[in-house]
Amino acid sequence: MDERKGKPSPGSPESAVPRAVVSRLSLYLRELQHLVNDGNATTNSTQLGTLLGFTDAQVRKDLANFGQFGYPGVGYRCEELIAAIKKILGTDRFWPVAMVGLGNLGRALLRYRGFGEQGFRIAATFDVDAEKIGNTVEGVEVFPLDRLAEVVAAKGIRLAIVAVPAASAQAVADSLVAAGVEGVLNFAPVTLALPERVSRVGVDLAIELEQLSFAVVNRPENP
Amino acid sequence: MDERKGKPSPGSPESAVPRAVVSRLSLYLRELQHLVNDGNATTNSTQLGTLLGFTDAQVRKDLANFGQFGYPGVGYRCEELIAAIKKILGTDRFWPVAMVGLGNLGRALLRYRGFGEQGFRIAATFDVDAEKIGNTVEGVEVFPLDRLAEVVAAKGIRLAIVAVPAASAQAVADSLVAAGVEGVLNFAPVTLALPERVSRVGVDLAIELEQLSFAVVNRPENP
DNA sequence: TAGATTGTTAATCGATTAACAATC
DNA sequence: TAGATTGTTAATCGATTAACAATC
Repeated sequence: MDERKGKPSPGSPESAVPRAVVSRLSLYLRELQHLVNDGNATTNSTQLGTLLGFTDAQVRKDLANFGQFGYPGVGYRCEELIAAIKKILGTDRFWPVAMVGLGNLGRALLRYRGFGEQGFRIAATFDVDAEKIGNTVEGVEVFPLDRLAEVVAAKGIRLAIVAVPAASAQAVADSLVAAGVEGVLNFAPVTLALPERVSRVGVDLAIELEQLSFAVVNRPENP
Repeated sequence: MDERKGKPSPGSPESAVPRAVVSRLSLYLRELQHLVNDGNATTNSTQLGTLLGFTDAQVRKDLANFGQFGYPGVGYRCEELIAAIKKILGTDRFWPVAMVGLGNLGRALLRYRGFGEQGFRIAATFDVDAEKIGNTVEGVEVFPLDRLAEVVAAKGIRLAIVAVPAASAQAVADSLVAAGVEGVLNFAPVTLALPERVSRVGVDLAIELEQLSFAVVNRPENP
């Protein structure tokens, strides 16, 4: 496989790729995977842009942040670009993930197949409910919260999902940080205060619907 | 209640409030609700900004898109600002929502209490599984997909949640559009093609984890 | 009044788009 | 070669921040 040219290594001085770019990178990856499934060997910035609603210039510019992946006159080889983006995103390996909270949402996420397809595996779950502790859900063991640090260390876990009620989310997050977790995906409807060295992504399901209702109510022709 | 000054009505010519602003508006609302729960009657742009990691100027600027809600020298009255933001977001009313797909995720979302707290109620669910159709889940009736248009009209549904497998998401979305739905919250890992008049919000759970793994791998000091 | 904080204008910063020489 | 498409530079556009007069 032909190694293409790279950029100033991302862990260096002025890296700082905008958040929005990284988020589009994931969309490119998803689209490329669909294209491969549909039997396409190559694509180009215009096609990718059209599929996602971006300009072709934006697609090229985004990728240019990380190196040179295309072939002038040809476009991008799908498999090759997939591999490159996975490497950039860090999903060219498997990530064991901790799941805290086994309510409805936690259990649903535990069963979600999409994580595995993209390089994540829920390696341990944690709950406070004595009924659940010690059991196995979907083949994954349920631990008490006070074994967090121990299990995180033993399993090499660096990422965690928080799916507990709002009232306990900050306390859980504090424990995760203390246990050495480096990134938290939070589904509780609160803004978690985390040290700067810990990455944070929040998904608030009600807020997503609010964005829709805003859009519907404020539709250009819709007083 | 003291009616404060408004802006060029949002359904007018040059409105076009940036998407990012609306998303922060939801965060302000959430934070204000927490502040009220903690017994605060007023807040100010510095406090809101600090809680959410924004500058005070940004908080004021965002709100200024929609009118004048503050009191110089005082700040913002929480309850009043909450009411104002809800009105802007359109959640000063109740939205009946359709839920399509009753797999793990669909059922978990059906049980999620956060929707109700913010003005949404899942009023009908749809699935293809004959086993499920006709039943009631969490007090909500399960209909076959071919009754979409009928039920959507009968219940005055304008928003829908798609929680079906990727392979069927576009077909479901097409049916929703045909049924007259105006906004779609999509959990399937595909980019839905929708007519411009229909609003679209996508949540891809694996992508959220990818954003975390990128952040962890590309941490300034972390080669 | 003095102190605090708003809404808004101007200045800065960053991101998107357009254009095009270089390349296959 | 002619045609297509990249990577990149320059131009445009939009969003964030700083600063401050107006207000309570």
